[in-house]
Amino acid sequence: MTESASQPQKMRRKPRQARSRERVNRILVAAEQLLIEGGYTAATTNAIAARAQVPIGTLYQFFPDKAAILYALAERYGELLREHLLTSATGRDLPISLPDYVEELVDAIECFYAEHPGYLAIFAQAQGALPELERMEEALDAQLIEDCTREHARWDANLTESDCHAISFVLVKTIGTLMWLSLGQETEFRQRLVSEAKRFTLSYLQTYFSQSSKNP
Amino acid sequence: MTESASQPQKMRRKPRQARSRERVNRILVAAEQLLIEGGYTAATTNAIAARAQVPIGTLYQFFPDKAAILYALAERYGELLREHLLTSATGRDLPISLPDYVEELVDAIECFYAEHPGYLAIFAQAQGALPELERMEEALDAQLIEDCTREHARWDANLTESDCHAISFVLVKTIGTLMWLSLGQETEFRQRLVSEAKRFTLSYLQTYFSQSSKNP
DNA sequence: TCAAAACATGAGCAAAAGCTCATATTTGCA
DNA sequence: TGCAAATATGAGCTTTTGCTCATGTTTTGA
Repeated sequence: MTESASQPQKMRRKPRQARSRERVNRILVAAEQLLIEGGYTAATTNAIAARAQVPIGTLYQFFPDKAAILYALAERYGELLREHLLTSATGRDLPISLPDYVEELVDAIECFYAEHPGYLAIFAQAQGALPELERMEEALDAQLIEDCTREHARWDANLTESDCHAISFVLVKTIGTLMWLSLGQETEFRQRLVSEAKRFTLSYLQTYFSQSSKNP
Repeated sequence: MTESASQPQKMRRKPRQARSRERVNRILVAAEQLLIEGGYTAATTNAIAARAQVPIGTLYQFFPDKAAILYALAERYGELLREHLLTSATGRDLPISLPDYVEELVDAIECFYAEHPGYLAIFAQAQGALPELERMEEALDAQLIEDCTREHARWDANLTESDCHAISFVLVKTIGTLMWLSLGQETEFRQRLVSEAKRFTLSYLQTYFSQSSKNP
């Protein structure tokens, strides 16, 4: 027990050896899969351990309780999402046109959910039951919204802070939801949803940044 | 056992007397509240019965199992939502301008979620665990989308069926999500989200029905 | 090389969940 | 009013869940 903070205890024992780290990883992957397949109720600790091919005792060497597994998952994917978005759709140096930005943003989000389908499932299950998880989601959203806001300032610095906040909130939530839902659809309709997301994102943003984007 | 169909058994015994119907209603209300407050795990059958001030045995007189309570809730609110939307934002006889339509549509959805906050919570909890519930959600969405599509034909009959489907899908899902999320926000930001939803919806629809709406 | 420290294991415990059923109460009808 | 059919009740059974801990195995470092 080196930590004595009052934060949610993330790990009982930190994995030092490669084998342990691999095992922790398998546990998280198994938890995500079960969460996707059968929701929170199906993701029992015994089922997670079995799927990860790890004895239940080992699972509890790393995680103090079931909630900690979800916390770890959420944190991991939260960081991953932010990194993913920062490297692909935002944070570049050159200016970019609004349509190009929208294109890249939606593609980046779509790509992330395709690779990590459990991401929204985790937070969907949190609904009231895991308050700490809800705080994590809020914190992550706040970061994403801030990242977005920084990007928006490129086209029109006249927006108030609360304008930027509202715009980013709407984008993060609507694109995220649609791309998540698209995962369950057939390929053709799924691609259609991606292009619809681009269309509504662009039209919505254009109501705020009407004629500042320049196309060659 | 009068029914022998293979559908999910909705009720073990149909409530004939007023007292029974009142009790069934209390059970559903209690289930919804618990679902909102603490998610699926908190909505145990014993907790539902206790909250409804009904002995656990009585609960099982009406519902064959826990899932049936969720099915009943979903069906009830599904019908209610459709009715709500048909009477307020759609299905009128006179033509209406696009901005007016958007205004009414978003207000209607916002109003519905404010009155029935558990509606989306039910389906969020279904995630894989209750496959029958997912089928119900799809069926309801299909109806809503059809209702929307009928309305869209008023402004431009040139759209293909798959266009209409995609548009309706996007609207139903994005507005629904935004309004649901707005419930947890503070009053000021919540109103902002309502107005953003209108702006968002109008700009999106205008990309399809660009100059057909006439304002005086 | 060998003891001590670190790590792994899974049978099984305590708590909680879903649900039943024997018994008590109310209702409908003569 | 009396009796059978319908309905109400909640103690408690069964199963499942989260989790522990006594015992066995591997790694470390002198």
